[in-house]
Formats: sequence, C-alpha cells, structure tokens
Amino acid sequence: MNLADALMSLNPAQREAVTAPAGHVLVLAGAGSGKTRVLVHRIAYLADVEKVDPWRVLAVTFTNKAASEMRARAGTLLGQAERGLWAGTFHGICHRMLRQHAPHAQLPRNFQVLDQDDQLRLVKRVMREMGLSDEDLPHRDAAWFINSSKDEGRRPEVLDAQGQPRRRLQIEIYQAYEKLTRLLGVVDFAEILLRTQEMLLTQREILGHYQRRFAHLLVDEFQDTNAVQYAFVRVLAGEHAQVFAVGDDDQSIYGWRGAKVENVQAFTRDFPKVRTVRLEQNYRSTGTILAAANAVIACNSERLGKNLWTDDKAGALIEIFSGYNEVDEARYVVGRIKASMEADRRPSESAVLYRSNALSRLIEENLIAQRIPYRVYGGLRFFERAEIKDALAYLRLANSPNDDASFERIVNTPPRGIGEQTMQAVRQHANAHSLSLWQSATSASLAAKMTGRARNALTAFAGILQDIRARLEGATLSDAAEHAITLSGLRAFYEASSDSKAESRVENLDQLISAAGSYVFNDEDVAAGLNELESFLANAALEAGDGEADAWEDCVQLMTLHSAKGLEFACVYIIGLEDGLFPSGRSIDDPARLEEERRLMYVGITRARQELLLSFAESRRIHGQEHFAVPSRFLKEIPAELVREIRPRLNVSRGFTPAPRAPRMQLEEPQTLFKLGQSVKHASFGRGVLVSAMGSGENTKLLVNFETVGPKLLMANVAKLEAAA
DNA sequence: CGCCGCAGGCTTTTT
DNA sequence: GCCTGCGGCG
Repeated sequence: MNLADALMSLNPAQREAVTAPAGHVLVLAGAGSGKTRVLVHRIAYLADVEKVDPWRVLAVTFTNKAASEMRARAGTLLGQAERGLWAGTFHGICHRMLRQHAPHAQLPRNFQVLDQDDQLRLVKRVMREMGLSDEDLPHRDAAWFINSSKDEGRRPEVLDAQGQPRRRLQIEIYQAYEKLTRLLGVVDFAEILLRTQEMLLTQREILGHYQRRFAHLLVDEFQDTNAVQYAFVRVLAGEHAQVFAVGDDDQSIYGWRGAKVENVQAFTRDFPKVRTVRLEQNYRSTGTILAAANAVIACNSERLGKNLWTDDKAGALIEIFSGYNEVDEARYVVGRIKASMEADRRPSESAVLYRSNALSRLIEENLIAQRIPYRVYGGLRFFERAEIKDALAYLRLANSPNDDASFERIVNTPPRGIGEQTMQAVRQHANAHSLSLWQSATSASLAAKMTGRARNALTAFAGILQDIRARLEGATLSDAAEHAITLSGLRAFYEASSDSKAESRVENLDQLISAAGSYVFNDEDVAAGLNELESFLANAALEAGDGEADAWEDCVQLMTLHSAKGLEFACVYIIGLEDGLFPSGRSIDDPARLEEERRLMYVGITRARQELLLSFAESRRIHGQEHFAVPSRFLKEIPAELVREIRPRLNVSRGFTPAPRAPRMQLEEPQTLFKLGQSVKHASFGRGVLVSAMGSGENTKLLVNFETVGPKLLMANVAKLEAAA
C-alpha cells in the first residue's frame, strides 16, 4: 500500500499524530478513534519518511493478540521491511531480554516462567514450610501481596510492616518466596518485568546496547502501564529514543492490578516537550451510543478531558430492560439475540458483557435451549489447563531432571501410589543431602529406608521418566509430546475416567501434540542456547493460548467487561446492571474505585456499534442467596432521551404484591397489569381466568383456571401470560 | 493411599 | 451454584 494514500485516509488528528516531527508524542485516543491504525501508520511513516530502520523500532502492547495484530498490519503497510520490527508485549520483550542475558540477571540459562497457578503452588509451599496455613493468611492474599509489591518495583527488603502484624507476615512470606524462586531459578510474571528493569539499571553495557538500538518506542494502552513498566519505558528511552505513547485515561480499568493512570500525566512531565494529540472522532458507534458513553464518563472527576463525537447518525435508542430476576433477564436477552439472528445478524455480531463471570451461566443455559452457538471467553486458557501443564511437566522433568516443581506436580499424577508420606521422605532426603527431588527419589540410600510399596512406586515413576527421556533424543516435538502423554499414563488415565470433563481433557492432550507439531523454533531462543523443547516450554507460560482450542466460529460472544476492552460488536448486551454487582459492591464506597467501575461502564458502552441493551434484575440469586438490588447508578447517568425502557409484559400489580418496592426508573411504556378475574392466555394451556395471586416479587404465584386443562398454579415470572380479550 | 463428602468462600485477570 | 480444601473412612 502506498503510504501517501494511507495518510490521506486518516483524519487530521490521526495524521498529526502519525506525522509528528521528532520528539515525544502522547496520543489520547478515545474509544473507537482508530488508535491501532495510528500506531501502525506511525511505524510505516517512520520507516518510509523518516527512513528509520524498523529494526530500531520497539512497539509494546499488553496482549499477544494486540502484538500480533500490530505486526500483521504493519506488515501490510511495510511489506518486507516489517521484518526486524520488534513488536511484543511488555512481558514478551522483557522475557526475551532475560533469555538473552540470563547470567546477568542471575538466572539459569533455561529458567522457567511461572504462571499464576504455578506461583500460587509455590506460595502455598513457602507458607507450609513456614508453618503457616491458609487461615493465618489466605494463600491468594499472599500471592496478591507479592505481585502488587513487584508491580510497584518493591523488593521485600524495602518494605516496612508499619507495625501491622498482617503486613509483617506478608513481607515475611514475600521474602521466603523470593528466596525460593531464586534458588529454583524461576520467575513469575511480575518478576519478568522487575528483573529486567533491575538488570538494565545494573548492567550498563546491556542498557547501552538497547538504548543505542531503539530510536523509537511505541507504547499501546499506556494507561494500563504499572510502575515498573513505566520505569522500563523511561530507562530504555534514555536521553535519545523518542516515545510515542497511545492511551485513553477513560479506559483505565486495571488499576486493581497495579496499572497507574497517573502514568499518562506523568509522561508529559517526565519526558521533555511532549506533543499531545487527541483523537476524539469515533468511527465505531452511533451518535446515541456515543452520547450515552460521554454522559456516563463525564461523571468522573479525574479525567484529562476528551469528548468523543461522530459523523454517524443517531441510531437506535439504547434499551434498558428491567427484569424481575436473573431468569427473566437471561430469557429476555437471549430472546433479543435470537430475534436479531432471525433478522439476519450473525451470532458473532452479538456480545453479552458482564461484570463477573458468574453471570454467564444463565445466559449460556438459555442460549443452549435456543440452540444458539456461543463462546465464553475467559476461564482457563489452553496452556493453563491442568492436563496440559501435567504433560508439559513430564517433558520438563524429562529434559531437566532437577526441576523440582515439575517433579512435585506429576510424581503422583496420574495416581500411582506415591502419597504425602512417601514425598515427605523424598523431600527430607533431598534437603539433608542437597539433592534435587529427582536425585533423592532415585538414590539407593533413600530406597534402602523405604517400605517396599513406596520403593516400587518410586522406581516405576523413575522408569517412566527415563522412558520419556530416552525418546526425546532426535524426536520431533510432537513425538516428544505424544510419548510424554502416553508413557506417563495421562491419556490412559483420562480415557478410563468417568468424569464428565475427561473426554475434553483427552482432546486437549491431542491438541497439545498438534500444537507441538506446529511450533516454530525461533532464532532468539537458539541464540539464547535453548533447544527446541526448552524453547517450546519457555513460551508456553507466556503465550497461554486462546480460551478455547477450537477454531473461531460464528458464535455469540460472552465475556467480562474487562476482556471486552479493545473489541467491538454490532450488538452489545450488558447484563447485571445493579448496584453492588456493577458497580461492584467492593468498589462502591471508594470514590477512586467507583470511578474505575464507571470507566468499565464506559468501556462496555463503547464496544457497541449499533445496538446497546442494558439490563438489570430486581432480584438475583448470588451464591445461592436471593438478593434484591437497586438498578446500577450508571443507568441513571444516561440521559433519558437516549433510552427506551422495557418492562416484561407481565407486571404484578400492587393489588396483589403486598410491598412493592418503589420503582426507581421512570417507566415510559404503559405497564400491562393483570387484575383478578381477568381473562388471560398462556402459550401452552390456552385461555383461562386469573383466579388469585399469592406471594410477592419473584415468588409471586398466580392461580389461573384454564378452559381446557383446569386450574394451574403458575410462577408469575416464568409463565408468559398475555391479556386475552 | 486415595476416594468421597461436607463446609466455607467467593470481582475483574492482558502477562 | 460451583469450586477448593480438609477430614474421615475403606
């Protein structure tokens, strides 16, 4: 593609950003304003006009998906020249730097990356060794503390307990955890960043090397950077590199994970002469949707200020549905999706968004009942699945026998009679003689102390591993995976299992074999001294893969509001809009956190291109308990003229609901009320007369005397009654 | 050792 | 309502 043509296709603000002269640039890019486009064009512009070798450009994103999209789009603009461009996630880039300079970061050459689950296991182990249980401090809290400290760039030594016993405990666990991870030579996600940063600060030659190389740093989603990531950009930029930061303070929704919106402002302060460009023209949503988004986000006080506008026409009104309960809500939403499909919309054009994963269940049930294909995002990704990690652990242990974490993971998976008792002995023997678990388990001196049964079990396990190892030599990656899965007994174990999930586990294991077969061994890992298997294993944690192993299908999309960021859909349904749920009850009392929730709402609204439906339920079962809720405050922040409110057809009148709650929303549509003695129609029972009503709210039951089937007791919110003449 | 049953717990999660 | 962790029993 011709760059001039490409530049002409940009709007003035986009063009200003893309063609900005030498210096730092901050692009405040509103939702749907073409920020990826700007980033990609900037890379092309630098190459084409400024004659910057793409090799000297580093583009940083947060997700692998965004990184590969950027690479692909830069490729279409640049052609061959795109090769050499370093585009990746913060973690991917730092990981690569650590691999390259492992010894300078005090890491073994084939150090391992711990994912969340691995980390938690290690925290548990550390706490167990300290004599602490989950009751002293929940394991999750301890892991959380460690991660947020690292995100802030803090090592345990610089932390102060501030006289708080709980905090002291957290610091002690962090300290012990750190000691253990260094001993094992493993790094968690936060450590990848922090360790890289520390390496750059202490190893001047390495820093100089990268500073000389990178003339341009482009950072996507700048509002999501945490303290360490910001410091990384700063130190890498040094005095000479130009930083092109793109972000939207209104879409900062990861504050709870250490992201600092303040970095956006800090950028203009810490870097000299920053040129700020605002992208405010939105190319995604209708005027109505945009107006709603603007109105909601305007309720936040901490903003850099931006107002989205569009050339698009107003479009349909936003619908607000108020259901009696979650069942009602789900039925309505799925009904609407079905109707839109009947109007020739593809399933994948609709997305149901929610604040918390638990809300997907009922929607799923209804979609299944309606035979609508759907896909739930989130949950475990491919390489996070237990069976996959088990198989990888066999490969790891076969490749490096002294990998204790892998040993612990699979020594008794599938069950082979090596229990806690035996493992205690193995660990103790290892500790006493400074051996790895593998060395300990296979040592003759330990065997001598063991009972026959335990000894046999350990010998059998060792035999399996040796078998796998023997077949590693010269085998393709997929053969190696195949052997690990088969010889370990994992496949046989799941095939024999009657568990409902076992079948999909076997499928996943097969998927692993094909994933191994299509793995591309990269030059950097060769240069870092890894063999193909090590390279494959190293990348598994970092690129955990997609939520589903299946190929993309034309499905209704279900996901949390968080994971919807960056995506767009023709029709968006945001459910569970109740105070306490969204905004989350945990954020409601804290103004700063409430603003983050509001930004989440803003993100949700701006995902919609054409249609937006917001729904809440007056009562909802949460954790098995009935809760009555007030509609989300965010609903009231949307101007009434943009909204059409919908109530279910059947509304129980005051006549037989003893204590109706005051309606919070002004209802524009007339309610259809049923009176005692009225003729009604039911989908399957036909005509009848409403005889009596009992109970209240969600539990309201109606007694209807049907002409054909006689009297029936119906749940008011389930039976779709219509008034009959 | 390993299975089963019960009690308690619980946002969001790019990497 | 569903997953996790622990305690008891076969």
